[in-house]
Amino acid sequence: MTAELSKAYEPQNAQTRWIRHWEEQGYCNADPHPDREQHTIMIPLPNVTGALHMGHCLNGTIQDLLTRWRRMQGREALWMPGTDHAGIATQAVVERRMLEEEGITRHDIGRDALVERIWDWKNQYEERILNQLKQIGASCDWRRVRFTLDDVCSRAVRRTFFKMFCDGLIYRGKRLVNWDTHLQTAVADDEVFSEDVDGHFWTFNYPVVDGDGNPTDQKIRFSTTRPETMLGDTAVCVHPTDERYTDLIGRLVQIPVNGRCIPIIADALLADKEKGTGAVKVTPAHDPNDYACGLRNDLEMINILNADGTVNEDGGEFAGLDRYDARKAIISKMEELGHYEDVEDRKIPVKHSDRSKTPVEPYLSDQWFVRMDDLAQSAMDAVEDGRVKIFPQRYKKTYLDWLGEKRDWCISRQLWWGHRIPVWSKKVEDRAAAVSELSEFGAAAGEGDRVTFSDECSSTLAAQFADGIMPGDELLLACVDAGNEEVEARLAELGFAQDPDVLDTWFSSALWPHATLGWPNVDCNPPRTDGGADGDRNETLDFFYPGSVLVTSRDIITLWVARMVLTGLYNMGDVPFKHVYIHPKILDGLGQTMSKSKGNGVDPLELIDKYGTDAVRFTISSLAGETQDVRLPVGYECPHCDAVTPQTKEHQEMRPMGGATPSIKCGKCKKEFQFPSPWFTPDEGATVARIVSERFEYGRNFCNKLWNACRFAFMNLEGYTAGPVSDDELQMEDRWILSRLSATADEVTTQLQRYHFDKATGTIRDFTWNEFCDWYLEMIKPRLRDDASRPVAQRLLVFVTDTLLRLLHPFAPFITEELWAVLNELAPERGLSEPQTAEASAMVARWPELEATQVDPELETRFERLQEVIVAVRNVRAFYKISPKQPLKLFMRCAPEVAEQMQAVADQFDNLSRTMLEAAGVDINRPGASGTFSLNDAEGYIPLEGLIDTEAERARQAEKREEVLKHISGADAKLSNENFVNRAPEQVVNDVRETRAKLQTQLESIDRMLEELSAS
RNA sequence: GGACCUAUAGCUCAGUUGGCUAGAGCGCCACGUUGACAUCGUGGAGGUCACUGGUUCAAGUCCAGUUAGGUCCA
Repeated sequence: MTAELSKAYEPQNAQTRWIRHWEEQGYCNADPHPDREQHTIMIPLPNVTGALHMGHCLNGTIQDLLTRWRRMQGREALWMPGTDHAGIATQAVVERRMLEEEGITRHDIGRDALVERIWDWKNQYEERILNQLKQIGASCDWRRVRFTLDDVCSRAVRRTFFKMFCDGLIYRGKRLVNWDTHLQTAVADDEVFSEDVDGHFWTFNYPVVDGDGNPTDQKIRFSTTRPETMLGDTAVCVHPTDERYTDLIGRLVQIPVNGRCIPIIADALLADKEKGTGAVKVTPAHDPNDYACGLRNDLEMINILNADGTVNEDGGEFAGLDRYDARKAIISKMEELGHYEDVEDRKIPVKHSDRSKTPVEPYLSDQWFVRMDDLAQSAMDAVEDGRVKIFPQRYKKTYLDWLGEKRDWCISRQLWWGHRIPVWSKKVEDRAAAVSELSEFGAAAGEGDRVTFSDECSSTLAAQFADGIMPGDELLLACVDAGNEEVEARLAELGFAQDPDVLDTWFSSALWPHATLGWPNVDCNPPRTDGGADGDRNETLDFFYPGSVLVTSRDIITLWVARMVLTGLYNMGDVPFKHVYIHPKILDGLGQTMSKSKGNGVDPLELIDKYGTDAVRFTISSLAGETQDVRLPVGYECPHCDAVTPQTKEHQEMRPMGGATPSIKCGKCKKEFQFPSPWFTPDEGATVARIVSERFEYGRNFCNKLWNACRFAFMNLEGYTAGPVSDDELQMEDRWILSRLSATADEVTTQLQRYHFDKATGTIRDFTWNEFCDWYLEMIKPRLRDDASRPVAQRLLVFVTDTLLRLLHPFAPFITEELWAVLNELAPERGLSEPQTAEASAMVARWPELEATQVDPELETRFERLQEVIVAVRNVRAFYKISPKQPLKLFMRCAPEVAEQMQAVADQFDNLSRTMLEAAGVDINRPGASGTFSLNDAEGYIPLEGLIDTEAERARQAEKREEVLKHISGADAKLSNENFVNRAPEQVVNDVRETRAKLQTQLESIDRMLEELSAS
C-alpha cells in the first residue's frame, strides 16, 4: 500500500481536525491517578483586558511543549487553563471605551451597570483568549477552565482573607498612594509611568513670625513645582548644618494664603544645601519624600484634595477648584500678597497613571494591608533551600531582593470590578455595646482590639476595632467567611456597611495554583470521570498539588511568583510549584516589550494564518533559552501586491482620527490598505493587510522539509512488512543514523529537562535536516529501488520516521499527528527488535528512550570522513562548473586502513557525487590534468582532461596554502611558548600538537600538488 | 539612585566550567528543476567577537572601567 501526500503541508485544515479530535478523545484531560507520576502546569493566567500577543504565544507554546512531552513520558499531565479579571486594567479599558464611544463615565451608570458591562467585556475576551490558546495547539484540560472571579476562585479568596484576618495578618492603615483622579482609585507603583512634561519652577517666600503669629522682618525662600500644595504644608525644612538657617530652626513661618503657622524644622534627608535656596516646604499628605519626612518629624498631615482632584474644604477659599486652577489662583494670591519671587521654565518628571494616562497625585488614604514579615520570610526560605528552583538562576536574586524588603502589601483598590473586601464596618460609640450586639452570632468577648467568638461562630465571623477615618472615630470591623450570606444580611440590618473597596487582583491570582484545584472545597470540579469519587478529601488537589513548573516572564516575578509561593505555603503548607522557568520577553522590531497596552502586540493567529501553527511554535521554541529578550520585527503584507511594509512606531500608534479608520500606503504598489491593531477593528469589507514576520519562515521551511521527507518515505513503503532487524543486516548508514538518532533523542530530552528549548529545537532540526534528509535518505535511495535490500531499508526508514515524529510532536503537534496517521496506515506495526502496533495518535505515543549503546563515536568519525570526501568532490565539481550528471573518477592517496574504508563505501561516492573511486592507497600519484583536494589524512585527484585550468587550480591551492600556514603559525606560537607547554593541561597541549601535525600533512600535500601543477 | 541583562557575519541569534581553524538560520553570489522537497539542492563569499585596561601559558568567554540599548526596583 502506498499513499501520496500532497506536495505541501496544508496547516489550516489539519489544525481544525486535530483540535477537535484531541478534545473528542479526551487526550488533554487529566485526572487523579495514584499509580502514576503527575505533572502539573498552571497557566500564568492571561488577563481579560485584551487578546493574546506573541509573548503569550511563547509562554503557551512552552507550557504545551512541556505538557505534551511529559504526557508522552507517561505522566498524568495537567495543564490548567484560565483567565484573570485584572481589576483596574479591565475596568479602565471598559471605562475608556465607554467614554470614547458614548461620552459617559461610570458615575453616570452606577456600580452594578458598570460591573455588568465589564462582565460582557470579560465574556467576549475570555472566549477569544481561550480560542487563541486552542489555535496554538494548547493541550489544556478544557473542562477545568477557571476565572479569578468565578465561584470556585471567589471562595478561595474569601477563605484566605478570612484566615488572614483571624490570624491578624490583615490590617487597615493610612498610606500615601498614587491617586488616579480620573479613575478615582489608587494605582500601584507598577501601574505608574514617569514622563517629562513642560512645567515651571516657582520661587516664593514665607514670612517668619514670632510665637504669637506676628510678622518679623525675616522671611524664608523656597521653590516648588506645585504651589497648590501650600495649602497642605505643615513645615518648612532646612538642612541642620546649613548656616544660613541655623538660627531659624524651631521658629515659625506663616503660610500667607491661609494664615496657618508652621514650624521650620531641620531634616538632613529631605533638605539639600546645594539645591535652590536650601529650604523646602513640606507637604506630608501630598508628596512621598515629604511624607517620609513627616513620619520622621511627627508632622501633621493635611489632605487638601478630594478624590476627583479638586481642592477640599481644608483649602478654604480655594475649595472646589480643580488642582490646576487652584495652582493659578494661589500663584496670583501670593503675588498679590508680595510673596512671589520668581519663575523659571523646567522639564518636570511627572508620574502618570498607566491606566488613564493622566497625572497621578500622591494622596493619603485608608487602605487594607497584609503584614508581610513572616509570610515573606517563608517564601524566601522556600527558594533559599531549593524547594522552589528558578531557571535561569539569575532571577533568584530579583525574587529574594524584593521579598527581603518585606514591605506590607496594600491589597485594597478603589474599584468596582473585583473581589469586594469581605469586611463590614460600623462606627462604635461604646465598645461593650458593640461587642454585645455581635453576641447574637455567638458568645462574643472583647480582648484588646479584637473580638473573640465561641467556637461554633469562629469559623464564620471575626471582628476587631480600628481607627475610623476622622480623628477620634472608632470602627468595629467584621469579616465574614464565604457562604454565610445570612450573617452578611443580618450585619447590614444592624447598620454595618460593607467596605466599598475591592481586592488587588494579585490577591486572587496569588491563590491560583491551589484555588483552581478546588481549595478549600473537598469536592473537585469537574467531577471525576474515572468512576472514582472524592470523599472527605479533595483528591484532585491532593494529586496535582504542588505543581511541577511555572512558566512565566520575568516582569511578574515579584508581583505574582513571590505571592503564589507565599499564599501556597500559608494555605497549603507547601510550595505551589517546584520549578519556575522564566522565558525571554518578545520585543517588537523597535526593541520595546510587546504589551497589551502599547499597541504593538501581534496576535499569534495572524502569524498562524500565514505560516501555520507548527511553524510558529517551532520558531518560537527555537528562540526560548536562557536569554532575556527576543526581537521580533514584523511587517504588513500588502493585500494588493504582497510587498511587506515593516511596522513602525507610527503604525503602532495610529488610531481612528475623526472617525476614519487608519490605513497604510504600500511603498511598492502605492495602494492603501487597512491593518490589524489592538486599538480598532478594520472596516467591514475593507482590504486588510496580514501581519508577517520573516523569522517564522524558519519554522515553515522546517515543516515543509519534514513533510516532504515523510512524503518520500511513504512513497517508498510499498510492500512494507514488519519484522525484527538483526545487527548483521544493518548497513553502515543504518548504524550511523541509529547512532545519531539515539544521541539526538538523548540530547533533546536533556535539553528539555534544562528548559533549554532553543537547544532542543536546534538539535532536532539539525538531525532531521542535515543528517536524516541530507545524508540518510539519499544514501538509502538505491536500496529502496532494489527488491533484495528493500525490506530492511523500509524497516529502518519506518523506525527512524516513527521516532522522529515522536520527538517532534511536542514542538509541532499538528503536522506530526497528520503524518503519524498516514504512517499508521502504511506501517501499523513497527520497531527494530520487536515490532509492535503503534499508538493510535502521536499525542499519546511513548517518548523515545533509545539505548545509549547505539551511539557509536568511532563509526561516526568514519562517516564524517566519507562526508568530507564527498563534499570535497562536489567542491571540485562546482569549481570547474562540471554538471552534476557527468560521472567523474576519483583517485585517493591515503593510509591503507583509510583506503579500505573508502573502498567499502565506494557505492556511495557514485550515489552521492556521481564519482567512481578508481583507486585508493599510499602509492597513488596525481594523474595529469587533475582537480585536487586535500584533507587531514587523505588527498584526492579527479582527472579532468580538457577541463582543468592549471592557473586557476594553482591559485586555488595557493590560497588554501596561505590559510593552512596561518593556522600553523598559530599552533607554533603556542608550542614554542615554554609556559604553554609546561603549564597548560597535557590534553590541551597534545590536542595542539595533533592539530599541528594534521596541518602539516595538509600543507605537504598542497605543496606536492603545487609542485605537480608547476611541472605539468 | 540600586539591581539585572544585552552588545559576535548585512539581519536575527548560538557559542557549557577560559583551550582544537568562532558557528547556525535568513539574506547575498554562482550553478542546478521529470521522481520527497524551489518553502528545495550543491558550492561559495562574508566576522579586529562594542571600547579601554587587567588576570592568565591561553580571553568572544573571567575581572574592572567606558559607551550604547533594554528591563526591574526605588
